[in-house]
Amino acid sequence: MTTARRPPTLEDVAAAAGVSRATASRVLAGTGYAAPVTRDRVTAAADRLGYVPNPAARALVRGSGVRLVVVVAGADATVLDDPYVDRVVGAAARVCAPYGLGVALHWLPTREPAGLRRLAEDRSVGGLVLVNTTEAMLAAIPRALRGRVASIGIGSALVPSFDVDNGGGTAATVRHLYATGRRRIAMVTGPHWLSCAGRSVGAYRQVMSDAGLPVRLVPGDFTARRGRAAAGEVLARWPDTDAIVGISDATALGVIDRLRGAGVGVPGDVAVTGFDDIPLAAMTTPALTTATHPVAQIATAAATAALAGRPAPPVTVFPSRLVRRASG
Amino acid sequence: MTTARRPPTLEDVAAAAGVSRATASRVLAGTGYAAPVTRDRVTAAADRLGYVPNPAARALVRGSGVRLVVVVAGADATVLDDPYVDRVVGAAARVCAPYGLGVALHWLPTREPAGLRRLAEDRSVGGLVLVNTTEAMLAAIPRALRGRVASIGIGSALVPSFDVDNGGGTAATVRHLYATGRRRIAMVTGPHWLSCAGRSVGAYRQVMSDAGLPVRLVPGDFTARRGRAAAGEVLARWPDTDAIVGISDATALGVIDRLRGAGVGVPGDVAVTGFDDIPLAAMTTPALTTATHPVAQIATAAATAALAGRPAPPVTVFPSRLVRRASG
DNA sequence: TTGAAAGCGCTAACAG
DNA sequence: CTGTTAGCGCTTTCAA
Repeated sequence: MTTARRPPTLEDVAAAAGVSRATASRVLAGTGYAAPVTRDRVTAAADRLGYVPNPAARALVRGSGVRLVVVVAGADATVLDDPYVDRVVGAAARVCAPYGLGVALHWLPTREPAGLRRLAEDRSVGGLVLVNTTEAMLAAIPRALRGRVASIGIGSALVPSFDVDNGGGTAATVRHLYATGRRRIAMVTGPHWLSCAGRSVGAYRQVMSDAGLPVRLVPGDFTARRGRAAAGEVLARWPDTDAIVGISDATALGVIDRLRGAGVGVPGDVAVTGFDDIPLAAMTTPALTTATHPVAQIATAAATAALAGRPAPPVTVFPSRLVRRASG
Repeated sequence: MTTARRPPTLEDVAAAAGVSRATASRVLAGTGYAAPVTRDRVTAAADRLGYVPNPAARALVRGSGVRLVVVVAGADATVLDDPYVDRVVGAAARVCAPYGLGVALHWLPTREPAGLRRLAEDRSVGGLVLVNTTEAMLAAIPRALRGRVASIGIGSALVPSFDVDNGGGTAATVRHLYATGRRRIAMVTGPHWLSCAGRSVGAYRQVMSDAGLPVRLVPGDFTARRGRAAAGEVLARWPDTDAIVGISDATALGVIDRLRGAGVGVPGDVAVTGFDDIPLAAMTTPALTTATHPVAQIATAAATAALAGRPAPPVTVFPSRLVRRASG
């Protein structure tokens, strides 16, 4: 039985290849000159020894950081409970793995965006991905982080933005409802402080006003629970409503549940639409009409940008496609 | 405008407090002796300077690693697409954050569990959380990792196991179906190579045999898609089936969808149950009867154990509770 | 094209 | 109780 050897270091590889540590480093890090022969010898040695570089050491000397922090703004820590956050973190973790990096998840109290400073001071932070971004957060980004921050939501001159075209998706949805004969269309919105959700509301307003129809808005918060309550309010305030646009699929599902409880037929009496196209949207009864939201794609792009270091395009918009199903 | 000062290091704090770096380290790392006065001076200085320790440097000198790797075994990389994986990663990321650590996500080909070695060689890996664990993986764990690995699924003498009591949850579900008059109960299972899914099947078999009822098994894979197809097979092979137990909620939803397509009433003609109690289970029509699966709790416990370093209890089972709703 | 040497920021003996 | 002294594993000038 072989003695429990410690994992090989660059030193070991260098020795095995008969070169200096510096040379081995150049070859393996792919930086700087190296004679082809040397290069081969080093690579071979590394391979034979099963050498795996230590990202911590590398990060230390380069000051490049060793983890990507996903920062979610919200009133309280329960914002982290949203499955959406898990999807972002999961995608980010996949991006990080090959770099030898990891992902951490932090809640940032909406009221104290300055908490970002602490993260910026942490030399182990290689990049930041902002979720539920607000103007205040953008303003609080220390310039030291320039080029290592990406936002899923609104951005700024210093922070590239990655987001779904929820305005387009919502517009398509509302137009579809109009095209299928609905005229008294209400909407359950997202939290008012979230600008990106505002784009959906804006699109709804626009389409409605273009069609000369009245605007009917009820505040929501992306959850099914709130969707249920909101549906009740819609029913109470505008009993003749014939369609409800949900800001999210969860919202829509809550709406449908409440409607059903009230004996209202979906889509017979009231059409209901969502936004996100979660996997289960196709499985519910009635199957949900909704618009796509490529969360994993967006998170992957944002994480990649935050890690890249070089400037990304200021705004990247991912298209949202209407998915017609049975609910509306 | 202040010049862009670099983040303060331990050296700065020590200087500001008028002590040596070693002393400052002892105080801030909370290890070793320190006079109360000194302690206060150091803490104050650190606070004033906004000192944040560099986890990378700390990990380097301690050899403790800087990230927790979630390893998911599967035939191909698409296993990472399961929302379940995102939930595990999200929970792990929350556990890691306060330690200054991050989470990375890796796919491990089922056929080459030896890939774990590479991860073990990586000094930046602080711990491993295994998902979809197989016996082969357990056997491939290098002893160097002892105490820094946790498994969500089956475990071994060296690897503590964290899992839901899916046997108990499934048994409760099947008994419930029996109690409500169902007698020809089929089950859509998980992949055969996954031992933990086997516990559910075992429980089903047990209850059925105790009741003197015939066993009707169709293989599945946790997905709704496969659930749909499986439901078709059940209908074809045993047309008199009056209940179908799904290995997961997604499976059950697929089953229901297929049944509905075939004009079979749920739960009128056939009762359908799931497992997981995903948030949407309460929102579907009919609302899904299922058993709870505290994924976040389990992942949190596993991640904590993998990071703790000290031995954890070999097996931790999280209870699964039957949730009676409309589908069965 | 390569090697020697100097750290990155921190902790851990070991003296004092 | 505190300071001194060595590094952890890697990259990066600077000479050779």
